Amino acid sequence: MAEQIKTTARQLMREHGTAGLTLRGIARAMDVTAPAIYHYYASLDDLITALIVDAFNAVGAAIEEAVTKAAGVSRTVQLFAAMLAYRRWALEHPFEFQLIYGNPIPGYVAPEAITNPPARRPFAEIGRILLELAREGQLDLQPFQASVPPNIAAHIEAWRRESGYDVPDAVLYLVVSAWVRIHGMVWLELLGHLRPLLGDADSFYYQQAEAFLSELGLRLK
Amino acid sequence: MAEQIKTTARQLMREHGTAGLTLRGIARAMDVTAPAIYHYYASLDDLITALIVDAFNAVGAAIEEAVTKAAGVSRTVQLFAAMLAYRRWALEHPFEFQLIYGNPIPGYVAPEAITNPPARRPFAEIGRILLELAREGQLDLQPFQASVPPNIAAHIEAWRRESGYDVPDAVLYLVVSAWVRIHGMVWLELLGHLRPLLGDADSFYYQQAEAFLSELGLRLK
DNA sequence: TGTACATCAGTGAACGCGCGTTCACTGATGTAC
DNA sequence: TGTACATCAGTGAACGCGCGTTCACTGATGTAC
Repeated sequence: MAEQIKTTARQLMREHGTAGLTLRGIARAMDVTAPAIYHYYASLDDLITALIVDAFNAVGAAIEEAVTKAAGVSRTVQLFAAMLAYRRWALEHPFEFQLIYGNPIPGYVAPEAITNPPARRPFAEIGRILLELAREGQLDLQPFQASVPPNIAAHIEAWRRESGYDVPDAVLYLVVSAWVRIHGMVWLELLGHLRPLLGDADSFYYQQAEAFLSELGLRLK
Repeated sequence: MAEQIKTTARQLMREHGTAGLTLRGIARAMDVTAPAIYHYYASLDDLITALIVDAFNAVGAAIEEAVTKAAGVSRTVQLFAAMLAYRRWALEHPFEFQLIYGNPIPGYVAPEAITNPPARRPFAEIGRILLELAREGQLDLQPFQASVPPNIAAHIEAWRRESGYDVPDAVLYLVVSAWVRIHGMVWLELLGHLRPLLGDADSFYYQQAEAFLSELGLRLK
């Protein structure tokens, strides 16, 4: 069962990190010989790719779900929920998170055609919320539009044409701004660099996320 | 020569990532047999520890040097320079950066007593600048002091007693805030996640760093 | 209902490889008399 | 100046290990007549 192989692989990563991803290790854990795996995946790299795609989709789904749950409250709360969901997923799946955002696996190169679309889901979702906020007049994109450096604006223009996504510069720029801020906290927390300094990373995270929202002129309550 | 072993190790990391760190590989690259390395390091883990300490010291030194260079200009520029130096060092030494801030190396556990002091250098330096800014009246710590969540303040209090560093809550809090923001950008840029979206990460980084300064009420010019 | 056959998940042995670490050793260098 | 010795960086063989991948195969299951 291809699905069970992936489950076992994730289990092994939980114990030995991303380096614990070995065909033989998985086979051993499944009480099966290593060649048996080849009936389901052509190679270890194929299996890794499948795990990466799953992981990207899982972050995306987690964010989308959190946003849906907050649908009744307010758009700003949706945005906040999306930011929290990113962190929560990372903390709940630390090794899958390392798999997609951490050190590259030696010798493995991701087939970007397969790997890119699911990787974009989280941004698409956050971008969508920002767009709605702007459309509803809660978020004024104007000042951010003005602060996008010209060379980046040019790149975004090219990216827009190539990718088919049609979002204003300011939205993409804000998505990336949100991402780097969220990601910095999550990554450092995940590897244990934050807790010794702060003790409680939760309230730090909330506060930082809220600070970001208020830079956008959004209020949670 | 112990120093040459480390140099070779760094060279190999540049080619094969942190996973390229193998005793035999280093020996091979040095045209020497593997056991010869044991005259200089008791084990591979010891060598890794030495590399980690070096790397932390190098980031620290890079930041301190950048700050010193900007001494004549202004404290704010010094802070800005420190943030840029972190990124520059990371981009110039991507694998050493991964070594200290990336996925843990399987099977390796850092001896924290050895590894922690150099790891603190960058924060100490940034904290020092913030303190000076506050002392000179350019930075008002009051509002930030108020925004430190109480449970974090309690933790910092304990940390202060234990570590001997005597800094106000707000300073430590701001140091960590700066760090997560810088780090998020650097890490994502390093692994190639930013460039496809933005094209030019330079101006993004400058802008974000400057935005952080202005949240502190500091102006570059 | 019973036989012949195809399918195919999984086996077991083998391939060549690289790894960290140990061990007894060699052989050049420098020091002491 | 010449000899005996100690030091010690580096060698070569070996240990036990794990890895991805290949190959011909077994043996249970299901299908067709």
